[in-house]
Amino acid sequence: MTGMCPDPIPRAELPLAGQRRERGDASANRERILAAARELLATRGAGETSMDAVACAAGVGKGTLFRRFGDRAGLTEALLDESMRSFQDGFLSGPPPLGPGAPPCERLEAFVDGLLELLDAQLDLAVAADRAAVLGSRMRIHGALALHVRTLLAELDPTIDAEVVADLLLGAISAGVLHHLRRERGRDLATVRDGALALLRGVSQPASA
Amino acid sequence: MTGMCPDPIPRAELPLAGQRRERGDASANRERILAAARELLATRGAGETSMDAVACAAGVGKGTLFRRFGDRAGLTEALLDESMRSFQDGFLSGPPPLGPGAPPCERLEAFVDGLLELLDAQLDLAVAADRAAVLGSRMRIHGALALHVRTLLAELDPTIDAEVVADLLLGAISAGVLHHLRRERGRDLATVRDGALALLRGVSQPASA
DNA sequence: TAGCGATGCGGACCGACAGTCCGCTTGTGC
DNA sequence: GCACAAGCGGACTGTCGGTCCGCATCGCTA
Repeated sequence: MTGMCPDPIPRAELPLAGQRRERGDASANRERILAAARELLATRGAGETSMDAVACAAGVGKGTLFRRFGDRAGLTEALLDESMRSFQDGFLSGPPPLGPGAPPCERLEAFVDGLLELLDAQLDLAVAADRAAVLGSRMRIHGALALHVRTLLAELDPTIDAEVVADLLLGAISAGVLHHLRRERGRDLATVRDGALALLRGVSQPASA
Repeated sequence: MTGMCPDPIPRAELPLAGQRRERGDASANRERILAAARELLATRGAGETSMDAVACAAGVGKGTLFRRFGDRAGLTEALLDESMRSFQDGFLSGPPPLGPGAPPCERLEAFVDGLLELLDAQLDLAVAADRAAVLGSRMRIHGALALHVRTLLAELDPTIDAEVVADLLLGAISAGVLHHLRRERGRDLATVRDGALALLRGVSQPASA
């Protein structure tokens, strides 16, 4: 079932599709931009980092920045891409309990655990990506995650509406909520995880009714 | 327990505190601004409505707009205020099952139900308010809701971390998620409510372990 | 009713920022 | 070494949130 989508997260980059090859200086610049953006995003906060600042810190012109990544959302997306892809590899084809092989219930718990860790490790970035992703577009990453959760939920309990519950669950485990709990409430990650797993109980233990 | 906070949502307005009284023209303008904002927000979408447009549509200058509401977040907050206050009255002192008197489990379900309806009835506005509320500030409304959920959860199951779970739950039942499910996925409100209640099962039925 | 201070108004103005454009530079294949 | 495409940079534009301050209006008092 999960095999049906070998790469549900397409490359997070611009039209570049189907061209000769990337020029040497171009790829160097891309790295510089990504590094600078990551740095700025971590240092200052999310909404405190302008595209100008990124370009400047990377030592390139704004034209280069926008040529590469299209817009703000494209940039943050590209930044998340690497870790997201490896997480995706993990739940699509890695070892259990995250990957195939374990029962859906355990896979779901491992997924929640992994996602929380992923978000927490780059919270500001994740928040920025969330805010930049305009409603109704740029849902590539969310889509891949939701598809997986939906699949597991459906296996777990065919009576619930897996699509709806998957989106609700991902809403609970979102960058914004995690940011609030960690940075403003000062809770530690394990506490949040316990809470999330408690929430999961409702759907992972097929209705006792 | 709920009696300890007769009005956890303070007036959503500016310093105006402790002054003679509001001048007649001022209050008329305030109404005009709120009406215009509500109208524009419903017609065009969330992020498609500039403050200039609101001022213009209301037939007042920008100065008047900002004097009243401080900033964009203040305006959306004021718009949500009325319905939020009545919802709050409902769960603080209204009739069961939403108000005091019913068992926590049922109150929680009624709360989820009511909140979903409230958000759905003014989705664009709620989304706008969410986006405008900068991280770490303007959490007045969220705070009041979270406090209530936290209280109910604590009564329901003292072993869980009520604060964390309350925030997770409110993250799941947020304007953004609801907007996605309703407008992009086309699910109807009842379906979403069923999903939310399914999610609730995990915490409303004290651990079977 | 006239006068007068306080309250509120309006819209010109400002700074910041996302995103575009185009002439120039530089890398690459021949 | 040449030619040309690919890529670069940063000036430029349009928009928007928010501020400021001189002027109008309100409503109280006499």
